[in-house]
Amino acid sequence: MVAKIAVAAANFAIDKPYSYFVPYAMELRPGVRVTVPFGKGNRPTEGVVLSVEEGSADGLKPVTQCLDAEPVLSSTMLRLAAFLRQRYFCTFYDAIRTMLPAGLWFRTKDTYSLTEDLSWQHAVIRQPDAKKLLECLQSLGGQAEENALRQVVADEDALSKAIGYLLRKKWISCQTDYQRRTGDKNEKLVTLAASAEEAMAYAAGRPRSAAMQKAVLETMCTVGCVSLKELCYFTGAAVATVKRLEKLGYLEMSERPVLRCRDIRPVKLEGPLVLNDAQQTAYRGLAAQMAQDTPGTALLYGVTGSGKTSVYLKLIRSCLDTGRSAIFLVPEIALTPLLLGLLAAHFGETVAVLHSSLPAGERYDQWKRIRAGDARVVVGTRSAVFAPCVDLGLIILDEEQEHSYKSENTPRYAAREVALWRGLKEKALVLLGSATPSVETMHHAKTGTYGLYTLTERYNGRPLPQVEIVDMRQQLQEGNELSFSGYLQEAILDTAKAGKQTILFLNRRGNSRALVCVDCREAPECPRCSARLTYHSANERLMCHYCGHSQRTPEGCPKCGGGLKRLGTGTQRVQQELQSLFPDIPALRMDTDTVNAVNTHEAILAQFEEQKIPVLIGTQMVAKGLNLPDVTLVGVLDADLGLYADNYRAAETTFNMLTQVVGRAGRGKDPGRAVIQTMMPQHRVIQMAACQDYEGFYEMELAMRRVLGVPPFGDLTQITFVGQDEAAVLRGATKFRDSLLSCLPQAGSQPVGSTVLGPAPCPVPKINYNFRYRLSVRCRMDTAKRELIAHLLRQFARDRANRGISAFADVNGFD
DNA sequence: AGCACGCCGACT
DNA sequence: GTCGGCGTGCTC
Repeated sequence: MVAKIAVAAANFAIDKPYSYFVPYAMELRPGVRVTVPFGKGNRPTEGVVLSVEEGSADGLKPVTQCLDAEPVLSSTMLRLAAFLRQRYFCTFYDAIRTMLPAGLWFRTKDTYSLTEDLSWQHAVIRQPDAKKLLECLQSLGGQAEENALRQVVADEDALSKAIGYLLRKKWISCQTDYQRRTGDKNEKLVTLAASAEEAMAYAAGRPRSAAMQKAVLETMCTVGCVSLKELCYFTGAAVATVKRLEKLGYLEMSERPVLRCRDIRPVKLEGPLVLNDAQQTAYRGLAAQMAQDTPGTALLYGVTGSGKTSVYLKLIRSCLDTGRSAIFLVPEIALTPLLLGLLAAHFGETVAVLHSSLPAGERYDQWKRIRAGDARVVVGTRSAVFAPCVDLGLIILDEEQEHSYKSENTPRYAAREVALWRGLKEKALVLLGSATPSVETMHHAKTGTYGLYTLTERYNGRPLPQVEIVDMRQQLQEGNELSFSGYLQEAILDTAKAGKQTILFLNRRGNSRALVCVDCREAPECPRCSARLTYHSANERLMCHYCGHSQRTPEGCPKCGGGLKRLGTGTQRVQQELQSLFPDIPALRMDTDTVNAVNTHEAILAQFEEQKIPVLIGTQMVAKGLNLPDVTLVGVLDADLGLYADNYRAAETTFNMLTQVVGRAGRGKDPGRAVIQTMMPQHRVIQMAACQDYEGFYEMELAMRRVLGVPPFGDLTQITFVGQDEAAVLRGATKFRDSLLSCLPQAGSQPVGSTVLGPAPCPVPKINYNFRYRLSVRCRMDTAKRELIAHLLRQFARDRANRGISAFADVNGFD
């Protein structure tokens, strides 16, 4: 027998199914993991069996070992791996690694123990190896790790045979531990081991070059005990520095368990789920579509607050009733505690949660429950789209337009595309839900490719908030340089007087504040990247977002010595302005500075809600998912910032964000209002967001996309080249472009010729000393063209002239 | 990528 | 004569 195997050691350039012969005693099924010899040196490599077929073993190497008793991937999942490989330009193994839970990949540590049954002491054991193992176990007190047993029986085959025999006889038992990464469960704690005087004396005697040691010791003297992570963050020290001080005896390190992600609290249900007429209609349609032989895809388009969740819940119930499983994908698990509670309340034990911050071991346990069919409702972030559900009947993508559904690592898969593939192959309904669907999805729904179900009315008939656009250019002309227009100031005051709450929204991720020289306008840059360093007030240091570089904040401008001033309207500055305007109105701040392990996102929201603090100031993290009845005013301080981005989705992203934020107002009994401050009050995206005109926006954006030839009318593929030698990167990219151009006419068949642009520097041209250039290809990426790109990428990787340069492609990526 | 094979310069 | 430089080719 011959097995076709996806080999872990094969890189992109040489990846393909490799054939090995299956030794007679070995039984292999597709989907099991094996070890095989690979390459000239026959180094042992892990692999996954893709297929087993009859054939001659001529010139083939044998499979060394089978690692799984049961396949870890079903035949459908193996086909999915092949799909990922060809669609996202990665190897089989890259695909397989993303599909399986990390727990499977961690080195396992098997511990064997003698059982109660000591009858072996009197039995005649014909296998000498097995006898030796028993004696060894007994001498070690009845328990030993696999490595200890290896000392007794060196030969791998003989060892596993003997262990298998003893396990069958039930004389020994096996316990498998998955060695988790440290930090998943435990956190390293640093304490001062010497007296403060001693430590300071040592620090004082150190040369200038050991400034970091000094900084660490000073910090430790004042705080006494911190986590290693925090210590490094605050002082900028490397872990090695702290370790050195530990060796010298000034510090002590210990571990303490990290707070586990808290369990789901089921919410109290107020009676059975009752749908209103609109929800009922949508549900009936969806249930009927789900019952079809090939259910296809559906879009549930429901304005904010129209109660999509109830429809989801009812549909999941109906899916479970037919004996099938459901996957429910959400953009970010941290933002959906309420949803998790609801699911737990409705479906109880059969719910499994999968997300990236789950400890590897736990994720693996959930994965096993799902595969065994014990968990039939899977909730999770994008990677949950690979959940090994038994008889999948439904995949829901809530807020389907969210960027977090697209992976930023190899393979750069889009959960939506994977869901569509699975839906098609596993005959499951794919339900995309959104208040502001992506233009592509809405196009498919309108042209009949997807079923379209609409919820137009807000639950309980609450009206949409009333929106006011304020022209900030006019404010500037009138001499108002504050972040708040006069109109917004009044609105905040009115709202506070009425005992209601306000959310102020800054249109940016985190709070990237740069320091700028007041004289030469230069900002300190990262030495490794072409990016400004951002100032972190928590540790008073400058840090780089791209490579993690951290340095002490200089006294003056490194170029001219001038004074450094903070730039940009950070949440902090907004808070200060607000306090000086209205000293009596307290405000909470939520951004990367204030959100940490203790003050979680949820904790701040809870504080805001329970203590009825009048104002919450925040970045994008406040925009999502919250549902606070007392918030009647939402202020967007800088609505147009997202529109300056140079990708074709900028308008869509901004529109979605504004619609979402505005929708936060007036969730309770009282009507809401929103104020949008902008430098471009006439901009159509802002106008349409203000009147919540999704239809208008959709029509306009669709026309634009048609002209540009981007989704849904074409694909935009970016091929990025990265390497230390800028000239070589540019040369490689140019060569790639030329071979692409010479191949495209033959491969292309569409009337509008394909366009290849570049090479051009990426938005961030240098990261961590690596230069980045890219080509943009605008044409429909059909299978033939994907094959061509894959072929060229392989050829590129094989070419020795391109040593030190890596190339990767991303179709319809987000940057 | 990693590893072997192979063909030239500087060493005991 | 051989040890080791890295240029070239292959990976079942």
